[in-house]
Amino acid sequence: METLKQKEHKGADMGRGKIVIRRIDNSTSRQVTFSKRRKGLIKKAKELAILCDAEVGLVIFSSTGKLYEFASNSLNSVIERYSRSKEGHQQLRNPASEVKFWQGEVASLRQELQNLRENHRQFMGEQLYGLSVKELKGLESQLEMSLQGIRMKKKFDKYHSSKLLQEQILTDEIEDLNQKGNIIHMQNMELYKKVYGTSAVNSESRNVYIPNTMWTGEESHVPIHLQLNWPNQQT
Amino acid sequence: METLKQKEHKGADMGRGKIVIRRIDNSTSRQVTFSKRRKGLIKKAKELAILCDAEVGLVIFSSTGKLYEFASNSLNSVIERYSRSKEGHQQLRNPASEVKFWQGEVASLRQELQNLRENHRQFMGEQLYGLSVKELKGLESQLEMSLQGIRMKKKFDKYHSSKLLQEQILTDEIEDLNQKGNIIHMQNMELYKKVYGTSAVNSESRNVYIPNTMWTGEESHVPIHLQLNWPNQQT
DNA sequence: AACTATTTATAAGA
DNA sequence: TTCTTATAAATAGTT
Repeated sequence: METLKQKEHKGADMGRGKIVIRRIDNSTSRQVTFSKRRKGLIKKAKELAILCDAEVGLVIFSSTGKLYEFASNSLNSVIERYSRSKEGHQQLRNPASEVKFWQGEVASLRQELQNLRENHRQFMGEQLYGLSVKELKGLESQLEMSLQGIRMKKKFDKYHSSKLLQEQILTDEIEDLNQKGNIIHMQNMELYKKVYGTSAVNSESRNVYIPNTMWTGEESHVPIHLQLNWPNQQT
Repeated sequence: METLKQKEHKGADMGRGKIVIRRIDNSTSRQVTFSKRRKGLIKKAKELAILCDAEVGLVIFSSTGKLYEFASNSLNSVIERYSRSKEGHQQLRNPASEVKFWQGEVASLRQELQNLRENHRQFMGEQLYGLSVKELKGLESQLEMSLQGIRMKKKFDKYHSSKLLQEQILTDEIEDLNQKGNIIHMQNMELYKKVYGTSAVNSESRNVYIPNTMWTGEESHVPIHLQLNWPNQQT
């Protein structure tokens, strides 16, 4: 049992503790790790080239766009060889300006995407490290507003439903409970990950349960029931 | 585990014994080592890309000319980006195909942006018209999850990161969720009995979900039906 | 291809 | 960023 009290991170890689291979949220750690691993990766690339007499080309762009590279010979030569090996080469006219234009488009689009992604992550409740309490509050109220809108919409939809009221009420309640159970389940899973590390799904039962599937919301004509077997387990 | 300053350059490597980093003479060993290290190198490259949100491109030619490659996205994309960032390589490539390439990039980036934006709007509680109740529920769940994360973060901040305390908070949270799950579970049992009698799920119960999976992933062969009424929540 | 004894790489923490 | 240290991984030499 690896039930040792594990620190903040969790998962599996090498070092003081295990880690999961997934984007590191904390930007400082991410940068430190990037620095260390980049160095390690380049070292390994060099060794492979030398030991095995291979031609190796390696290009790394940090998330901030900084370029790092390694090549046993010249990177251009590696790229050239790659291109040739990959497909017949081409040759045509060059409207350099046109290329530049498109490149500029791409650059700005990439920037925009990155911003949106960051934003989205925060909405998803990740990537919260850099935020101040004030910003967190802002996010929170925004999310609450959103929830309100969604619930209104749901009510509206139901009002127009053709089901008999009686039946509708029962169905609604069942659905709501399923959903709540689902949410609790997911939250529990998240917490579990935070506390115990990765997805040790089948670990000996602790007092935390890991679900392995999710419930579908509704219409499934296949009955479903929530099930939790919480009670009868050692706590 | 020797923290000597022999940083730079060849020295030894890892394994049963130390080796010097120089071309391996024996061709069989060289090939075996190539195979092992190539695999390791590519794995590391992947990990770096994921962990640090970096864009990585890796090209390897074995001494016999065989090509191996890895790229976090498209290798062509990495190469183009490399060339561009290398300034001064404006027209060494095929113009027509390059323009095409960039236009393609732009198109896919735009598509991605559009999707993200749409998604984001929905998260902001707008643009809900096209959504089904099921989708609304999904959104709602996600938002609640996010809120949970944010509130958690606020709590953490409040208690000033003592790891022990934080772990305690997480543990408390888990217990809380377990308790809520218990309540739901019991309510479900009650209701289920009231509505459908003993147990057996008959074919009429089309609105009640029968679990086909289990929450805990193990034991529990006794389904439990989650059901209804959650006292303190609107909806 | 597997198996391990060792050497490295590296996650945390300072 | 760099150093230290405990551990997880990679892998050299063997079987």
